[in-house]
Amino acid sequence: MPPRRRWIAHLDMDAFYASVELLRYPELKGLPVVIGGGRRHQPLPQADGTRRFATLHDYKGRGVITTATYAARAYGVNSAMGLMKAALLCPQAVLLPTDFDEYRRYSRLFKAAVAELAPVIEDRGIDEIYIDLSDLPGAQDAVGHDAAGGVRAIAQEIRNNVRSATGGLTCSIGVTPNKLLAKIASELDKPDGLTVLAEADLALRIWPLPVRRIKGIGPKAGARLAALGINTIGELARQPREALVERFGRAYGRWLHEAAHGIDDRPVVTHSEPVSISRETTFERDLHAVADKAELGAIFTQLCQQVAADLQRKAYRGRTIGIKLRFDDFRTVTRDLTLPEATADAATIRQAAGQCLKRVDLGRRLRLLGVRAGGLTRERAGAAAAPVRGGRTPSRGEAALPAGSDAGLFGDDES
DNA sequence: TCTGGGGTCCTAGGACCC
DNA sequence: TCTGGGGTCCTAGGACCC
Repeated sequence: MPPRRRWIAHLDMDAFYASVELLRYPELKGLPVVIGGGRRHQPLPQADGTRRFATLHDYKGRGVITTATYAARAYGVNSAMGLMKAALLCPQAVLLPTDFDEYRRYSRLFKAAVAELAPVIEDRGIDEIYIDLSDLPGAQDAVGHDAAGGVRAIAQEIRNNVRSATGGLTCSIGVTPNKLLAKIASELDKPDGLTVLAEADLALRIWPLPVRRIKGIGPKAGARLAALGINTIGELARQPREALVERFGRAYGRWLHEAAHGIDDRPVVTHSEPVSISRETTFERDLHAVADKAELGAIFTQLCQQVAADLQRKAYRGRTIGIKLRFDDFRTVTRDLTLPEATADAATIRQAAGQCLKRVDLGRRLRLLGVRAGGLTRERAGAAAAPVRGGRTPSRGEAALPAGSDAGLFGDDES
C-alpha cells in the first residue's frame, strides 16, 4: 500500500459579499459594484418596480471597500481602498451597504455544503476555510495518469455542492500537501477555479510568484525583502537560512525559509476559542476630548455596552479590559487593565475602560475609539452576572453607571 | 480625497516570585 | 562588597489577516 499523502484544500468564496448582493439584485450582474461604507446608501424601490442604487460618485465619508465585483476591479478599485479614492477611479460604480447578517447566513450555507462531503474543516472567517481531504474515501486514489485524480474529483464535488446550496455562488479551491501552499494555490485560478499541486510543482508554479502571496508576509516584510532584492518566492528560497535569521530574527527568519520551500506541518484545526471580543468606531469627523466631551462620552459608554452584550450573548467573560484610540494623525495607542475577576457587566467594563483612558494624553483630536475585552473565560453555567469589583474602592464619580447613561465625563475623571 | 472593523500572534521590558 | 537565573504575568505596540 502506498503511504498516505496529506491533501489540504483551501476554499475561498469568489468576491463573497458582492456575489451575495448580486443574488439579491440580479440586475447588477456584470456592472461595477462595490460594498462598503455606512448605512446611508440603501437601494430605493421605485414606483415602476425597479430599484435606484447609490453610486460612488455621490459618496462622502470615511468608508472603505470591503469587496468589489470583478467588473469593478477592472477599474483598479479593490478591497481596503477608501471609497472617496475609489470614486475617482470609477464614479459610476454602484455602492451597496455591508449586510453582515446576510453574509453570515450564506457563510453557514456554504460551510454546511462542504461539511456534508468533508467534515474536517478549519474556519478562517466568513468566506474561507481549510479542509483536510486526506482521509476521505478515494482521496488517495489515482485516476488514470493523474496521481491526484481522487482528491481532484472530491474538490470538484465540493465546488458543485457549494454552488447548488447557495443558489449559484462560486468558489475557488487549491488542493496541496499543506495549508500554506493550498492558500496560494486557491488564488491561481480565481474566480471559479480548481488548482491541485503536489510538492513536485513547487519550483514551476510557486517560485515565480511574488513573496507577498505567502500568507504572513505583509507590507512591511515585503518591503524589507524587496530592499534586499528578493521579490519572488524562488528568490527567497535561494537565500541561506542563516542569512534570513540574521536579518529577520530567529523565528521569523526560519519561518521565511521554510515557507519559501513549501514546508508547513500545521494541522487543520477544527475548533478554537476566541481570545478577545471588541467594538470600535471611526467618527464621521475627528472629535476632541474637551470640545466634544458629551459626544465622546456617549460613544464610549455605548461601545462598553456593546462589548458587554457581545460577551453575554456568547457566554464569555473578560478579565482584561482595554481601549484603543486613533488620533487625527492616525497614530494609535492602546491601554489595558486586568481586573481581579472576569466580567461581562457593562458598568464594570465602562469603569475599567475609564481608568485606561486616564492614562492617555488627549491633546489631539480623535478619529477612532475602541473597547476590548481579553483574557476570556467561558461563563459558568448559572453564574450570576453580578458586577465584579476589584480590591479597591471606587472613588466618587466612578460608581456603576446605570445602563444607557452617558453621564459623567468622557473618561470619568471629573471630580 | 487618505486610510473600516473584527480579530490573532509576537516581541519586549518590568514586576514579581522562587 | 558590585550584582544568578528562570518562569509567569501584565502592559504596549506592531505586523498581519479576513
